[in-house]
Amino acid sequence: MKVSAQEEYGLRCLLQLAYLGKDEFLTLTQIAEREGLSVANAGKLLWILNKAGLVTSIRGTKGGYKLARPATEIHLNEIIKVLDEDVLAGHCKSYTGVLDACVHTGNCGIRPVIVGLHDVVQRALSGITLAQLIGTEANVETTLHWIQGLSRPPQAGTARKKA
Amino acid sequence: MKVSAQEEYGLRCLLQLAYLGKDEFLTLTQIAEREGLSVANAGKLLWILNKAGLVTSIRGTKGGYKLARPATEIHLNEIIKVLDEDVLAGHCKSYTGVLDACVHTGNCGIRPVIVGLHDVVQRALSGITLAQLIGTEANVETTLHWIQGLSRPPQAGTARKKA
DNA sequence: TGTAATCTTGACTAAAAAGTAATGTATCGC
DNA sequence: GCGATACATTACTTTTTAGTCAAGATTACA
Repeated sequence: MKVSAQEEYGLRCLLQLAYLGKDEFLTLTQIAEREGLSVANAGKLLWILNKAGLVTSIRGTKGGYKLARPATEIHLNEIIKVLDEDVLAGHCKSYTGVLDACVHTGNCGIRPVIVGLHDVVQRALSGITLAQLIGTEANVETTLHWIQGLSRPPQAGTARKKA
Repeated sequence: MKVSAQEEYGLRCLLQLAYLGKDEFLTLTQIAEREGLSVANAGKLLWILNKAGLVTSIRGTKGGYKLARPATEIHLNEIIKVLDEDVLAGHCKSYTGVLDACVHTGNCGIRPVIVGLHDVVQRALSGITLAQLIGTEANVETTLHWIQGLSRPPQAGTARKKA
């Protein structure tokens, strides 16, 4: 259960665009530089994001990328879904061992876990917008108040004034 | 954000062992057959699980594997952690782009999301034991009542007698 | 004691994901 | 129009993950 490179970097590129003012753009080169990526790699990521309608691109001199919608209206679940190619749909089709279909097809004890887990993650991500990730790490942490209360705040329960 | 092959198959092998009665064993060949895996692949997975202390092995004729503890005392978060090699710890170290360290080291807007997400998943998994995954898919689904209420039951909110 | 069954382990191979390169297309400014 | 700049797209290479193979070690039982 890990966040893939594509998810991580794609999200980071979007966040760079979220920092822009209205009518501002960033070129691929600028995005790549700010995220420590190669221009080629950033290009591929932005292409995916563009195809999915999350960013708008302008070609030619003076061109660049910006968000297709305000950062307050882009939720992380949508972003992850795009960068992930709907992983849940392919799960049972992928993990078939040496056979053509999973032996548990139709009656699988762990499928409810996979589905439920995916749902939990989606739910947490759908409560967060790109706009909420702008700012310092400490501020973002506070803003998220630990993802809709699904996760505990660091101090709850063990809170002490000075430890 | 996807469940890897190692997590999926490892969990499935453990679940096979959870079905055993006391003092029963399964050989690699049996496990492989029941899960549609090659014997070699099952061997590697069980080796990992054995190293981690989740299963006990007996060598020689009449040998095989069984759970090291009762299925009621093995929680999924422990299993996933073993099959995953603690993915959270390596996250920021892995995704550094073309640089030696992530440009956001020390102040990262998305790190709280990664950490929070991991925590949400861990929390959901820690509420489920192997024993709860025994039975038909429908029964398991009911038993989990959608992972500690973190996820909605299928009928809640839209429930109707006949639709 | 010997042999067949079974787990153990590390090296090897194959498949998938990640990342790069190269070629093409659009736009701007002269 | 022409060249410079920047996005678009596909093919290719590298790296990581997944999976296989083969030789070794342990045990039961005749």
